[in-house]
Amino acid sequence: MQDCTHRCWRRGSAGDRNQEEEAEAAAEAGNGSQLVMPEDGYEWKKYGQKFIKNIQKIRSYFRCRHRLCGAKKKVEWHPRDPSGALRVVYEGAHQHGSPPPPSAAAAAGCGASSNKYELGAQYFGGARPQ
DNA sequence: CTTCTTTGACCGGAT
DNA sequence: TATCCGGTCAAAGAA
Repeated sequence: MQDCTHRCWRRGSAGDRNQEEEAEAAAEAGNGSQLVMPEDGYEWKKYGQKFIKNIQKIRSYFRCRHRLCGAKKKVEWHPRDPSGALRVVYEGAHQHGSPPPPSAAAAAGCGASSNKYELGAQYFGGARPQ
């Protein structure tokens, strides 16, 4: 029923619309002040973004380019301090027999020339002995 | 034309 | 039981 729709409509996803204009110019100019996602050398596709009330943070959901690959990535950051505390959570492993593309790997380890995303602060919260 | 990003809505599980 | 949260998929628009 529309009950759920109503709730979601108000606090589901419509509440986290905070995307500014394109930072393409900034990215090309070498500006790393905007929010950038930690490039790990793999190709990811964003399939969702939600605001987690429990932690008061924005969580982005990424999936491997290949659908058969069970690799997933979750990035969560503060709505007020995107470059202040970034938490990246990796789930699963790549099975598509295609190691990190040399393009991204080279860009990430050589320089931020063709780098689509810049790496500001990488915090791994999954490093706990569960 | 193809590909990726973004937003909304729905679902399932948990309480 | 109903409600809430987190998580995922789909469609549209833009590049």
